[in-house]
Amino acid sequence: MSCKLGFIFRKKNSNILSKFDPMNFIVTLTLQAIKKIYGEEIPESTVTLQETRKEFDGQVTIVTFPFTRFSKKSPEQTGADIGEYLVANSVDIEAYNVIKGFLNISLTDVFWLDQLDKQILKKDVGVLRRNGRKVMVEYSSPNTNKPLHLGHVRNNLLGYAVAELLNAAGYDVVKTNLVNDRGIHICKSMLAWQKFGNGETPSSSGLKGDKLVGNYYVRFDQEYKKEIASLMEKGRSEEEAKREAPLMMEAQTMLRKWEAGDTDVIKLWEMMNEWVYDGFEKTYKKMGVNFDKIYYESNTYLLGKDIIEEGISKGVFFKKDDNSVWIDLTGEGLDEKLVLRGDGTSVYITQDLGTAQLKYNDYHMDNSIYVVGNEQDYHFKVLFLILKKLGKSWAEGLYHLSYGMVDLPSGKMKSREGTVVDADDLMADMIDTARNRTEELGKVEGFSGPEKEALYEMIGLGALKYFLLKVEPKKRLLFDPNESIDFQGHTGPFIQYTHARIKSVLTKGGYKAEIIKAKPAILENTERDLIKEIVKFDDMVASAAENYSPSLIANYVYELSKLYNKFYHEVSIIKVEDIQLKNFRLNLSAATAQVIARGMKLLGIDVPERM
RNA sequence: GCCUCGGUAGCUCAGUUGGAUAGAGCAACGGUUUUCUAAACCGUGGGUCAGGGGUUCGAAUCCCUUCCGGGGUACCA
Repeated sequence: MSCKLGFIFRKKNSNILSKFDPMNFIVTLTLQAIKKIYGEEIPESTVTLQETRKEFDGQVTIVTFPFTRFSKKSPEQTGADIGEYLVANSVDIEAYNVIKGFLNISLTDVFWLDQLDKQILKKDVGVLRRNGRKVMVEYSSPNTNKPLHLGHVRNNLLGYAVAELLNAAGYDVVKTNLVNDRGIHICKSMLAWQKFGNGETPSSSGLKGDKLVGNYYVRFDQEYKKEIASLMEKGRSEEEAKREAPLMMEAQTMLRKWEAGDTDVIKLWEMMNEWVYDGFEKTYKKMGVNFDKIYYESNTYLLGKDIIEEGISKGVFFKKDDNSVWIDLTGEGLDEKLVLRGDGTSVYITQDLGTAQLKYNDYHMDNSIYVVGNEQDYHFKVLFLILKKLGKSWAEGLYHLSYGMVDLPSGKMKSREGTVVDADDLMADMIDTARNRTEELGKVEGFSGPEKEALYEMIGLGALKYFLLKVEPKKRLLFDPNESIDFQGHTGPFIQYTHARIKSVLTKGGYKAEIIKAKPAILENTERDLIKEIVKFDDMVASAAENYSPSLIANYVYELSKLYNKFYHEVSIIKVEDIQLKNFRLNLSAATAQVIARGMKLLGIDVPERM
């Protein structure tokens, strides 16, 4: 086990300023000890601290193997030497024991109680010092031809949580969404609606706008396939049929008209996009995500040509005979890459180059995070490399937060095969499940109607969000629609339940935030374990932000909840006679609740007062 | 082919400046409630950390290699 102490994750040269490292004095003292005893000066990084494993005495362990090189003694003796020194030179360290190359040290209960006071019983847990830096997080970035699905849900939750984390870690954060609202795929739904829609609108059909438009995208594909089939019957090859199908040719005509600014096409496009935006807005709202700035590709797709010129004049790009523009990245182990078509029109990377510049001009941010699936790893590698070659100083701050696809047991989600897990449906299902479970358990006596609904939503979405966020971003995620997401064990509802449980104890115990002076003489193990965990929180926030990894927070909050439940089970809180002890335990409970709530908030998950 | 990311218990996952006997949850089995919320707690069983080699006092973790899976390698986005 031995989960490492939070601060060990910290990278050097970090931009994130933690308020303090509660264990850092141990490292300092150890360095002193080594200098004194062995006359050796060693870098801080050679002192490894880890949490003491449960089966041994102590809370913090120093690994002493590396010191034997110059101590010229056995690991046991080396540990004992240092242990003696630590106990003698710190009032906070009361004992040590040595097992092989591991020096386990016990900190005093007074120390732990101080830590609790210092770090937790204040308003701003998990809020690190402002670092004066600005970061942009782009996420979601949907196409306007179909509704959001489970893959988008992962993207949205990740992007939102990372933005929250960076904000907590001291950055100024700008959340952006780059909407892909143009192109051939959009024309397909437009055309299908025009041909087969009979004027259907969201209000006439009662359909959510994005769903309605999505239906026509599917319809296009169906009709298109029919045309292909009949052309092939007439003896065309598959490729010819695909190219010559009237629908496809019409869609391409429509795209050209759109680019030419044809009034009717633009009107249709605007109308249908509005429908989609209305739909997306509802989904985003339910999901609890939002943006500070929305970019539309219809406004940015022509950008980037200036950069192409710049690149040519700087000799970074070169032109081929057909006028197409390329960059040679073979020196970097990549390929030659097209950056502008021969006819002068943009490709994906052209507009991304332009958009990157636009974003920078707009915000002058120090860092810019793109939350985009790992299928685009190569694209972003190339994009960033090009910007660096162009000498853009800000290119160093770009980062592709690549995450794994969400797969079904049957493999990839495919809209054509109807295996897509729709975001709205999924959220609604989760809320239903929460409703059923909660009512079965009889947990909502005394709740008003709206309170119940709010609770079901909180739990259902909590389960879903936690399920998606607890997994490390870059790993692919398996989702089985037939197996509902759990509400027990390592889940969002478990953590929410723990929070509600604490709130209930606090209420029944008459807890008031002021009574913080009470302290027991001796801590129970469960109490010390809990304090130890709570004290790590700020460092966990720093690490999670640094690694763009909400899963670190998700797993931390789970660990904390488990420890609380153990504590809750093993000791009485409001029923102890000793008023001091009772108050202390209430404080500890309140502190735990505060960290749970704050940690979950960073993940975009709300926690209830009762459940 | 080449590039890239994964492979840890039956299933889903933790474990990353290399450290002790690799941990949780689910599923299975057994126990805990006249006492602060049992969506909880405690216990049992379950592992060739994909295979092999190397570096090291020490490897799930670093290096090499093989196998398996995902993704990319478009004048699509």
